Amino acid sequence: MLLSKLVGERTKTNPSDATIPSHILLLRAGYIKLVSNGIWSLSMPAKRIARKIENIIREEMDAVEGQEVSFPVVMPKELWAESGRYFSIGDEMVRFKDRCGRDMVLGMTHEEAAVHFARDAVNSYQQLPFMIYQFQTKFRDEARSRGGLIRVREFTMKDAYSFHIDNEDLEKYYYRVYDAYTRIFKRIGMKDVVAVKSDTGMMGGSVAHEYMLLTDVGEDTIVLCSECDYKANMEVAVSVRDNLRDEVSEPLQEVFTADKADIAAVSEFLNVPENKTVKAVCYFIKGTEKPVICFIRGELEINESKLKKVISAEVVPANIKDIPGLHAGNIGPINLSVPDATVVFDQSLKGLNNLVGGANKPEYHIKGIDFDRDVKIETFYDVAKVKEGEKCPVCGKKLVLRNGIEVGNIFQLGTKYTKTMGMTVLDKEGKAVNPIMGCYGIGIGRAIASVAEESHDDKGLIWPMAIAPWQVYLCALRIDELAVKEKSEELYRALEEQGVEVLFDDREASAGFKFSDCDLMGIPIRIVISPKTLAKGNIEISTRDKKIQTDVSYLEAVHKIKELIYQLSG
RNA sequence: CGAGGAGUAGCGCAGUUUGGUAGCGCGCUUGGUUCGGGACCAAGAGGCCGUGGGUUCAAAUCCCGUCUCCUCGACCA
Repeated sequence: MLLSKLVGERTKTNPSDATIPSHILLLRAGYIKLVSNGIWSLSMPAKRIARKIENIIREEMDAVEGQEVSFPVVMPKELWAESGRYFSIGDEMVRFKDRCGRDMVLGMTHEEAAVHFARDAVNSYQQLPFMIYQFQTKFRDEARSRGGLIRVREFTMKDAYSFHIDNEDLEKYYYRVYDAYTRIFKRIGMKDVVAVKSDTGMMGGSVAHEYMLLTDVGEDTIVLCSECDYKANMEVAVSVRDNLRDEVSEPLQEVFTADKADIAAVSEFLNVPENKTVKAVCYFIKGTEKPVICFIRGELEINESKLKKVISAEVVPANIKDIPGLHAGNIGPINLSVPDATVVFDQSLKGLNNLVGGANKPEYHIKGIDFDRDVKIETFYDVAKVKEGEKCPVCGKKLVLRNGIEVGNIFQLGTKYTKTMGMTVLDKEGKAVNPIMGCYGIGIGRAIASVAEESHDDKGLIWPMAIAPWQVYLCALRIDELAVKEKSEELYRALEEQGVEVLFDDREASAGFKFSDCDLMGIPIRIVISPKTLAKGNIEISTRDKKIQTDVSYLEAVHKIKELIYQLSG
């Protein structure tokens, strides 16, 4: 490719509305252009990166017997009504009518299409298991897209769906894909990816993992053990906390605390540590006036994902003034009287004594609360957010928190879709059963941005060889000189004939100008041909961190470059 | 959806307080001089100042509406 002809705007200055490195650099280097909120065009080099990532994924999917297919982006309402998701999914699904007035949707994922595709063709257990996958555009009308390609509304995704006769078979296959995913991210060149247990969310199903690229700009929080292999998404992470029960329980005592309403103020006022207090956090069950009151140790916070699971309902934060019987800042487990409320106690309170909590009347708290003696509840639930420094549930060592970008996910789906959509096969006994599904996704654009996020320096992007848009940047300095022009064109042809991907900078521009573009675009190998190299009879080959002068003929140079590409490919 | 910020040339910005011929840097075109880390000189091209309405002799500037983008939050199969 001739750089002089490449369409894509590179800029010297940072775009004003980008804040994270991948967004800034992809824009500055001319890889992407915004069309509308969360909707992007890709330039040729970005498309080349996408294609390389897709090819790596394709190889790995084929290696686990995947069959590449293609489902439509636009689907009729009926298909999504079958699974029920036409009704359960909110505004993030785009709905519209076609010219005949039929209700249509834009696919945001393709479970329905996959089941629709397979259910008539497959009717015997002998045809199981199988996996079908595609690369397809998804549209999710996110309330807020952000961060360039990190979170968008329209994107290409590899999504895969596997079908199994029983859980055991799914489990076996699931871990084959698990390994395939590990290989994919490694091959793409992402260094800091971990697979963590995750919430199955609205997808239904039991087991799920997210592949997280650990980076500060990540939107998700991941809990990792500093010593052992424990890792989990914050939504499902658990921890072990120190037992804070004192030997002697003091008697209950009401104390005047005036307007001290939050834990920090009360704990300071009464001179007790925050972890010797109990606080209440209030919610409503979504769409209702039914209050949910959670009691938790003062220094901890509620993990709403866990809470939703415990009470099997969505919750929204409540304004305490809207709940009769509650006094904001003075809610406590003793003398609590709120009709129709769901009350949840976090396990951090179990067996504790000598706690300070609200007295359920204004301006008073109660000291000396002993949960065993005074509250006497049977069941404690885990609804607390894990905090940095708490202990690992597996090995007891310290937990650390990191941010991450979700670059892939795998789910054991169960029979949610085969059941609702009426897909059955006959098993060995001739009985009709619903196949069990797994699904597996990787977003291509997000993968590009994630690598960019992880792999750049102050000059620009640094693509791993495996996905670089071109392997080599051939820079002809003083191309107005005939010798340079001839020799660089000769080398360009020689490299391309040998299958080396070359971006040939044939522009008449100064050295610094061209080098800057090379660095900005992040092409891994740079070759310079100039009057200087010609005079010495050598060529200059360099990577971002080292420069090699070779004293060789062009034919040998091609060989040398291919060798370097091979090395850098790992 | 809530809070904040911003829309002026392809990119980055000034001009808006106090209404009076629309500017600067980069990039682009032409010519010349340079030439290994974003060169220099000269001459050019390029903008209904997001958009609709209003006030005014006169609006980028004042008033009202509206759209879009960014950040934080809510949300996130």
